[in-house]
Amino acid sequence: MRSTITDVAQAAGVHISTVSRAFSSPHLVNEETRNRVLGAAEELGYRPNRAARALITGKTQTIGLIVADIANPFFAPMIKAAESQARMRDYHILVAETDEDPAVEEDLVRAFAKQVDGVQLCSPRMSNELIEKVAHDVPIVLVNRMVSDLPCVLMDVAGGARSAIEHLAILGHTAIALLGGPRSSWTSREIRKSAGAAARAAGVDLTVFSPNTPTADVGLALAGKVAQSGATAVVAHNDLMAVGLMEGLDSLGVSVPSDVSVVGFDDIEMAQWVRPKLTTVANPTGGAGRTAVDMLLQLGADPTATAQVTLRTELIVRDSTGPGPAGPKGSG
Amino acid sequence: MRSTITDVAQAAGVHISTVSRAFSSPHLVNEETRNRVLGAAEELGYRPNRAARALITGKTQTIGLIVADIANPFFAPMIKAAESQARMRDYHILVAETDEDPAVEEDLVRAFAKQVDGVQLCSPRMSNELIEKVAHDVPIVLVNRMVSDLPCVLMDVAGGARSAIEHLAILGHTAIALLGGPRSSWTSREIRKSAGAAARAAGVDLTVFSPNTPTADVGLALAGKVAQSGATAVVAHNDLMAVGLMEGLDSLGVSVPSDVSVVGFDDIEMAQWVRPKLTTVANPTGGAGRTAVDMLLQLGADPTATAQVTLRTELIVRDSTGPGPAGPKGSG
DNA sequence: ATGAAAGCGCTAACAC
DNA sequence: GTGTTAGCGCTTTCAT
Repeated sequence: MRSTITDVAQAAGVHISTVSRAFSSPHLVNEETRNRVLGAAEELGYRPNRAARALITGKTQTIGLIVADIANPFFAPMIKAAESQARMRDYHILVAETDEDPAVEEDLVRAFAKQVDGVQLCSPRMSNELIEKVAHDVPIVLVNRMVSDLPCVLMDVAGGARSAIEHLAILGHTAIALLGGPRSSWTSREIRKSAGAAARAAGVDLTVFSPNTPTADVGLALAGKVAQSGATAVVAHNDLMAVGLMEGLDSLGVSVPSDVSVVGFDDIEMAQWVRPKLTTVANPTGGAGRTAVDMLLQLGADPTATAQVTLRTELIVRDSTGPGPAGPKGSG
Repeated sequence: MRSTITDVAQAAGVHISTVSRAFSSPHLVNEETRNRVLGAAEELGYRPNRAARALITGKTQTIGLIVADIANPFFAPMIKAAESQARMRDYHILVAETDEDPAVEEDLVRAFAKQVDGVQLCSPRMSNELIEKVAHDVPIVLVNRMVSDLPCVLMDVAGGARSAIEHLAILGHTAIALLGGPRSSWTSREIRKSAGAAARAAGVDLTVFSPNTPTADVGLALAGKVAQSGATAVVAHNDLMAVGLMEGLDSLGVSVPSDVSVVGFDDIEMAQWVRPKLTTVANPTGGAGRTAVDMLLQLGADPTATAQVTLRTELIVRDSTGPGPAGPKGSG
């Protein structure tokens, strides 16, 4: 603990309210006085105590960020972008992780409610009802989850799934496997729905393996089933699973992409360093983090300003996808 | 904002001080009264306002975590572990990143000073003098940096570097290259010193390429120099560089490990999914995060309880290292 | 065991 | 333009 507003007031020979104004409403104070105050503050290394300020303004200048797993390469860039955006606006970020546990999630939102100006809730696992309920306690922006008319930031995974299926269909694949994600994941359901529709439209077979914990190890373990299924192409819920799957297929003597093509989701950094380089649907996780923070701050200014934003995804074709058994469409 | 201590007091028919005691010093209040208070609190969804509490106790129940890059696969597990450890102790984590900028670093520590009970400063880039100075404003635990007698959590990278060099020497390599890290990195200096000593002791040549920004792209770009240097083995400052380097070597037609062996540092998740799987010195990043939080909390209880802890590293031999040009020592 | 009262550091009317 | 005052929600003496 260092100097308080009183110390600065004394040093500058003014009342504490003048010091307060010099910081929070500079235009209300004489320029000369202001400079004197700011000088004294500088000298003393004074910084307004945010807790004290929050107590009276009701604004903490802090945003809560709740994710399932901080170290997950999907979430990490989102946290990074959110922090950066928040800091630009003189906001701080309180992070916490839930380990995918809905109860922890709920508890965290409640615990954060009084300490933050808003909560960015990423890929929540709670029920819609519960989300709507906790949204009364504190402004919430959902990421990767759509709930009635709560503000949310979505990524167009449906479009991504369609692109992936179409890409594979054009390459001549007619039997595709889908490695789904967790049961309670909104994203996972979106991907399944959209991939199913796209497969039907393209006239290709789609076998779904679901639900799964979307880790590389699980992807690896699924290689056998995939190989047996007769599918010549696979779309995985995320890059981690895809990477694991490729490793598993390799150890089964199935080569990617000549025997089986693999498409992931997310475009995590690893995707470009594994071999073959992974074809994947890039998710704008950084953009989502930034957007969510902006929406939260806007919500602070105008609590009715709810919105649902969908960010574009993009299929990035690398080396893990290739022609199907009969060659690309139109080639024969 | 929801119910306050006053609401609970009214509902329970007691004075607010009794409510306060029921939460923070339960033994001071009659069991029956306490149950009534707790019941009312539960009913109203009351949670003590931490800002108000902090204002009077001076304890925020929050720890500040400052890293260069939140999404870096080296730091992410550290943040994860710290958050988890903190939450167990009913503490929260405020994260911020510096982009390796010492000025941002200093500013963040100062900004956090009044809002947190302590700061975990990871791989700081500030000067020793500055670190010692800001340490007066707020309790600090350093990670990956040793400064006089400030509390710090280190990893035995020196031992790791020695193991790496010895491993390569035993495999028969006599010309080794070292890809150093950033100039201001304590870890980088430690590795260089120790690798140098180990190389001398083993009677092998060590060529140092330094300083470098430790990214995969830089590793990739360095492949040419490494190939020209005549080294048959490389130790990289971290796994990211090592992975990039392997890719670069591959595109130069240099194969790993038959032509050149590669060792990384950190053991990030990617290390086991690239091919060849990366031999690397595992750094206990999670353990460091946990330890740092514990030290910080202990510092809160006893401000004189400074300590310097060094965590063990471990060489993990995978597939990126193999025999040198003359075969392993003792084989010929 | 509980209530009363002071006050943490700050902001926001309200005076002048 | 600046000082005065009240009070945010809570903890902590001090009484009782």
